[in-house]
Formats: sequence, C-alpha cells, structure tokens
Amino acid sequence: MSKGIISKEEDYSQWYNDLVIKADMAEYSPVRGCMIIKPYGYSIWEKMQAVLDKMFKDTGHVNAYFPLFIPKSFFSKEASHVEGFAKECAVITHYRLKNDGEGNIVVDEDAKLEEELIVRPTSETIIWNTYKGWIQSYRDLPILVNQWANVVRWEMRTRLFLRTSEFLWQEGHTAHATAEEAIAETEQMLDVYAEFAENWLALPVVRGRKTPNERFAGALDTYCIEALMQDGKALQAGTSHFLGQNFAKAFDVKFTSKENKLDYVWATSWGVSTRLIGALIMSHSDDAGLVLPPKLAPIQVVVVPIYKHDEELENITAYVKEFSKELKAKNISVKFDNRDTHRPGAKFAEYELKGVPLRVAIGSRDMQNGTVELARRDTKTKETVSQEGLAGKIEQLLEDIQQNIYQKALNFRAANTREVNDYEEFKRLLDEEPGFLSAHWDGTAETEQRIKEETKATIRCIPLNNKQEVGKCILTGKPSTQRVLFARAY
RNA sequence: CGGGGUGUAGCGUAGCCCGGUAUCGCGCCACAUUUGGGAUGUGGAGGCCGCAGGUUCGAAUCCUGCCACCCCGACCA
Repeated sequence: MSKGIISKEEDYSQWYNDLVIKADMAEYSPVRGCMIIKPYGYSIWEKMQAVLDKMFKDTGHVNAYFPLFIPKSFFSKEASHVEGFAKECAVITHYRLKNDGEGNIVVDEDAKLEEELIVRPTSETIIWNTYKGWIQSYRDLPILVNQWANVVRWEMRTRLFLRTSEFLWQEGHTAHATAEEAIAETEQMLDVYAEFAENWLALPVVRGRKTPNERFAGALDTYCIEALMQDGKALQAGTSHFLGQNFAKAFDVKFTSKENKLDYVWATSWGVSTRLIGALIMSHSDDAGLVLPPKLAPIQVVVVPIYKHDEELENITAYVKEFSKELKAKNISVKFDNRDTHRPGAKFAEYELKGVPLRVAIGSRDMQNGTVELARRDTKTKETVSQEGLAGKIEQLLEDIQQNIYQKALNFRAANTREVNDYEEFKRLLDEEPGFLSAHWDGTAETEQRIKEETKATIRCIPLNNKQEVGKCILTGKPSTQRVLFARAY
C-alpha cells in the first residue's frame, strides 16, 4: 500500500487530509482556515474553470469583476441576507500600519475607516447596488453576468477544499424582466452544473430544491445539486438561486416595462467553488491515492522509461517523442518522466498517488517486442500492448476510465440510497449504513428541525420531478405527498 | 464558541515524570554501484526544542502566562 496515507477504512477524514497534502494539491497556510493551492491542485481548478466558463458563455453569459470590499451599510439592506452572513464576515476597520517606536508594527488608530468595509462573502449586495445604475428599461434586460473571484467566510471549522475561510468560486448574477424568465435561468444554470458534475467530474448528482430552512440567505428558492461521498455523507456541489425581487427592492432597482409600468427587477445568482475539488477527491479516490477523471486530470498519460544504459534511454526517448506527438494531436496531455534520480517503482507510486489516469512503462524488452506496458489507475490493472495503434488505444481507454469511474460512483450511490418508512430504522441506517435516505416528511420546518437535532441528518433536497405518492411523515406520521432526500452532510 | 490534542531540522518523531545543550527515520548534498513496483553503501549538511517571563550554577525537561495549529461538536458553499 501507499506510504504515509492512512486507509479510508481506518479514518476517512484523516485519509482525505493526507491525500490532499501528499498528492501535492494544497498545503496549510500560516493563516487559520486558509490554504495554499499548489500547482497540481490549481491546474485542476483551471481545467474546471475553462470548461465552466465555456458553458456559461454558450448560455449567453459574460464575465465582469466587482470589488473585493463592500461597504458595511450594503449588508443591512436585505434583512435575511445580512442575518445569514453577519456571523462570518471579515471586517476591515483601518487602512494603515505604523511603527510604534519600539520596533513593533501596529495598527495606526488614526487611520480608522469612516465606514467599515466587509470582505465579500458573496457579491449580491455590491452587484445589485451597481445594477441600479445599469437598468432603467426592459431594453436593458436581461443582464447575464458572471464573475470569477475569491470570497471570505469566517467559518468556525474549516477543511481543505471543502470549507476554507477564503475560497475561489464563480458567482453568476442575472437580472430579468419577469419572474418566469428568472426561474428559467435558475433552472438552466442548475442543469449546467449537473451536466458539468456528471460529464466532467464523473460525479452523479441529484438535482433538487432546498427546503425553506436550507435556502440561501435572501433567496425565494434555492436549487442545488447534491452528491454522495464514499463515506456516505452528502456534499452540496453547487447552488442556483431564484432571488425574486428581494435584492431589487433592497437596492431600489426598477425598470419600465413594455407596457410602461414601473416594476422591480427579478434576480438569480448561482455558484460553484473550489469545493468541487474536494468532491472530486472524495468521490473517486482510494487508499493508493487520487483517482482523477481523465477529462480533468492535469496529466492524462505519464510515460515512465525503464533502462539500464544511456543508449537504451535514447532509443526509448526517440520512440516516446514520436508517440507523444500523436497523443498531443488528439489533445491528450502526456508527461514523459525521464528523471534519472528516481527509479521506476518510485515513479509508479507517485503517479498513482497523484491520480494520473494512464501510465505507460517502456523498457528495452518492450522496445525489442514492439510493446509497452499500460496501467490504468482506476482499476489498477496492467496489460502489455502493441505499440501499433497505441495512441488510439489510449484515447479509447481514457474514455473508458471516465465512464467507469462515473458508473462506479453511480452504483455506489444507488447502493447507498434507501427508502425508509420507520424513524427507528432511519436512525439506525444513519449510524450503520450512511447514505441518502428517501423518506416522507410532513413539510413543516419544525419537523425538519427536530430530525436534524435528533439525528444530525438534514433534508438535502426535494428532488426535481419527484414522484408524488401518499405516505406518512417519518417523524410525526402526518400525511405527506412525496419523499425527500435526507443525509448527514459536509 | 464548547471539548480534546499537538507545537523539537524540510517532514514525521524520541527525550520531558527523574534538569547537565537533543534521538531515530524519511528527505536533502557528494561519490560509487544500481534501474520491469517505493534502491544500496560510504561520507556530509541542517536545530533561538512555539513565544515571553520565572526557578536554578545549568531548562527541551520544572513553574506561570501567552500564542498558534490540528481534530471532534454546534454554524456554513
């Protein structure tokens, strides 16, 4: 087994942390709750950004950038929004340091800000304050803007990628003339996220809506995609909010309609974050390290030469150069690891740890036989194949791996999603066989709250296109018309 | 914010009860031999023992205070 990684079985949480560090994705920073995203981890984020950005643009959105700092007064304009974020805001009070004469750098009390600035935890307020100036008429609508940014939420407890004090994300903020159009936008973006998760992250997700309790602060409706991690806990992987006219009213953003009537603008916002990297790690990886979906892997194929003498390496290198060209022509990223400072075994272990989907090992034996050894990360199987048509075979295998890990995750979710009708059974399953629990709920916030207090399970979502059926609430026995999805969550 | 834990070389650690200037492994550097699953040997470099006080001839070790981070909970993408 891998050196230095505790097994998933033994301590899932420790396994996750070890993996992030050992696979060179990120490291802890000197500041509590913040992390340094290292090049290998960041390149995954860059790949995610590239794909999502294209999807956003294909659906008519454009990028812009709004300030990191938001005047404190903006937050008090939307009541439920401030309530949701007040407890976790970083506040800037001064703008200068000075030397205190004893060699210490201290805050210069004379440099106190008239109005404190908030480091954005999300940008609805500053954006809607801006939109006020952009919108007068229905002709100015819709506004379909996205921004790539960092945000800060001063969380009590943090976890690498899953919940850090500062994180990277994108936030879309759109403005519409009608509620229908805004709702359609909200749903469209949820679909974009779901497609991205399933086709790129190889992560099956449930599309659904949050209960009023779990809604975004300031939203009328929150749509989400929920995924199941390998330890049976749920992870919210993306959200899309229908904000109604709440922010338009808070920031007084009105427009004149075709009918010459004055009305408030309808809004949406939607976002995914670097948390997706956490989702990626937790859903596919194993005790030997990361397992990355080929479509997002920074290195898709690694080539390891095995040789005794320099002329052997030269032969191998000449071949690898040719065949790398073929791979690059197919848009497959390949790394030739010809370091002579590490032996092949060490390299094998390293790339397994880093989740490189395919490994090609070539030695003199292969050069004589016209073969290579091909090892896939997801199944950890090896085969010796002909050099003839290798690039094509690799292209095919990468697709297979992408499919296979998706299917594996899907099977896992299916095996760990259970219908439950009895509260005792519900509690037992949460402890003994964690996963999604599909159960009837009477629709009240009180019941939801009580279940949460008693079991730590929350309603992850009410799945879209949910089957309607007559049933009884698992806690109160009151009538219910549909099942909702419960789980303990990250 | 409550509970627990840990701060000693780049990383992981021993030493702390019982005070005498720091152990081991990995990694690093040099050379040689190696290379089809995490190489071996020889030599070498690297430490304000978290910070600040105190006790003492002498503190990693004892006392006081502080700080930081990690883990488990409540809160959240």
